[in-house]
Amino acid sequence: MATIYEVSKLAGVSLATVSRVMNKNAKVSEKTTIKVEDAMKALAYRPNSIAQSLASSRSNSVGVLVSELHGPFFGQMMAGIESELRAAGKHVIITTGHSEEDKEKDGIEFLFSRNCDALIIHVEAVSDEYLIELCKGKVPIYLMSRHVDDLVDNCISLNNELGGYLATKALIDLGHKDIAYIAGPQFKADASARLNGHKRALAEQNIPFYESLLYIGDFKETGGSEGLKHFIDKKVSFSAIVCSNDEMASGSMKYAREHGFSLPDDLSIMGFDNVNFANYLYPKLTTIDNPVHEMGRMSAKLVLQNVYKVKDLNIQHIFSPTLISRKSMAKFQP
Amino acid sequence: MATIYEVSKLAGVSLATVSRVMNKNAKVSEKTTIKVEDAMKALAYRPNSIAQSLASSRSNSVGVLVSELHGPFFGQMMAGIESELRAAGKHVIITTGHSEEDKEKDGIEFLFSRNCDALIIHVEAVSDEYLIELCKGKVPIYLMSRHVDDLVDNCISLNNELGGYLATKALIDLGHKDIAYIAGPQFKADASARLNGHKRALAEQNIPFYESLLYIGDFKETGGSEGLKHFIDKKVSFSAIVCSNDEMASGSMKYAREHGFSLPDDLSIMGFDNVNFANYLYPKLTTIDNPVHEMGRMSAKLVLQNVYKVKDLNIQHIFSPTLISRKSMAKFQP
DNA sequence: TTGTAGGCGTTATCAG
DNA sequence: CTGATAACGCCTACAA
Repeated sequence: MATIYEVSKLAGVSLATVSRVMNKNAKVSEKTTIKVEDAMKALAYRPNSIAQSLASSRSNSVGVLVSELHGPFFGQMMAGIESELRAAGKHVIITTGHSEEDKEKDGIEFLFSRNCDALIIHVEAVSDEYLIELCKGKVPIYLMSRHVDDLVDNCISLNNELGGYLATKALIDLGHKDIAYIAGPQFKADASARLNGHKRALAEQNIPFYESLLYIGDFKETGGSEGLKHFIDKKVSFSAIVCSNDEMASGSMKYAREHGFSLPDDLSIMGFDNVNFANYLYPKLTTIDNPVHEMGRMSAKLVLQNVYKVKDLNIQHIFSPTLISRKSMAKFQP
Repeated sequence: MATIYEVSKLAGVSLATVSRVMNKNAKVSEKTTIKVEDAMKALAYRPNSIAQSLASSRSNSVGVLVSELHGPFFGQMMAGIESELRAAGKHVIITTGHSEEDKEKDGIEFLFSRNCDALIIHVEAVSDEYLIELCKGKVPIYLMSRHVDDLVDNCISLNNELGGYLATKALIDLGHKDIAYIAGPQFKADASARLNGHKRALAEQNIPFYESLLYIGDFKETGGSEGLKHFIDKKVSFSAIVCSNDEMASGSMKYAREHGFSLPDDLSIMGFDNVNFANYLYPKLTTIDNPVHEMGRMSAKLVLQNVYKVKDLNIQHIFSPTLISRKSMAKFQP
């Protein structure tokens, strides 16, 4: 591989000049520019990005930490991040945290050790305090799908409260009043915000909120089936159920079908997230769209703007969920 | 950030010695080892991986090219690769090729420019010849889920023919004889191998293969629905259908249900790949497991062995698919 | 076993 | 506008 030195020799100029034409950051006469460019072509010169990094203390890489590499949610997110960054010539180092505190911290450490220029992280287990401390460090950190009050400028998040509101509102609009709710683990900010939205929608229509119609699930399929079972066992009456993510909705659907419900007539089911398989469920799941892909792109833009000084990027920190109407809900019939 | 130089001063030894205890590649007396380690701790020293790379011409990074970042298939694959490599302290740079020749080549170029020690690529659009040429270069290349005869040692692939065989065999075992087949694009080696397996299973039981029971789809949901429509329109008779991937199986299921079939009694459906949503379909899809996660791990091991000289790794180049029985098939009833 | 010194390929600061 | 030259932080013969 040719080096900058050989290029300079062939072009009859100094190292510095070659560097200048590469980086276009200083005036070089047109004549020498051409000489240098010819020499680069002749030698099929490719800059060594590692040497560049060492000299400039810029790795042009951004670290990404997600909970899992598989799963529809993170796939969309990474796709958004990668496409945006790659287009800017930056590369992405991806690793996982598995939603466990130790592993998340470990992953962040790992990315630090790789000299990333910035980190985009989606963490669930780690505390707000830890993150606040983390952001005081030298490497800029951006939080995906998490809102920390003291760190608003570094956050890209979804208005989960609004999502929760929309979900329940859609059911109310169909005439439902007895609406069961399967929430996610309440220590997760997303989960509790969604529940708050649910309560607001009820309150707005003067429908009381009953604890007996609330079940705290685990955001997994089993949480959905167990939740529905719980309500049935308790003999509470309800005509609709909102599950605070699609996984749980699928669990509820399965359980409902196995126990003789005809969907959606006997029971209306609402999901949340609009993951890929929501469209494959039967009946197709009505849900709340979580624009993770867009949010991924946005986090990348945030990095581009703040770290790589790209101008004129339109930054948006908070995203709004939208209702995706499909086939899993029916009008309330007394 | 402390450098090796400061560590050496504090420990009262030379640079070289510090380097040696870091890399454990030369004898250092226990006494000095301890001195150095203490100094490293005291200074919270972290080696600068970029400087290491420049000096050793090893980046400890491996480039991964997949078609898409989202989608169940690639998620599993990347998860396998990343976990294995991360455990070995290597990191993964991921980019995408979108199944288009130009973009795939571009992605590979991009990874080269990042000084990866090796590449693991899943390419679909690029030719065998191109790959053969590519493998002559300096950077070792490994192919995921693709078999090129001249490159066997660099390939990790699935025995697709066997998968196709197993799929059809399972249906035959249930008494079916008129088995329709929706294949994938035949320029894809996977797709044609699967079809060959189908034919072998038929031949083995002296069941003739009819062109009228073959439809070439696109490996997407629409291919499945269009395929089924095609067979129905042609008024050929069949009691079962094998779709050469799960996407198409879901399309067929949807179309079948919308056209009055009761599943699985009126029509048995078989998929291929066992992607995540296969389990969410209704009825749950019987399919052929494609162990992508394991294959991902294996490709990482291959890199570990060949590039990073890790010993005693059990390398397996060809993986066998297995039948996953669920609820989408029924016994043939005349 | 330990130290010395010359790179690795660029960038960036000064002069000129 | 251009050219020397000193970093950047570490690895690795070669010596001692």
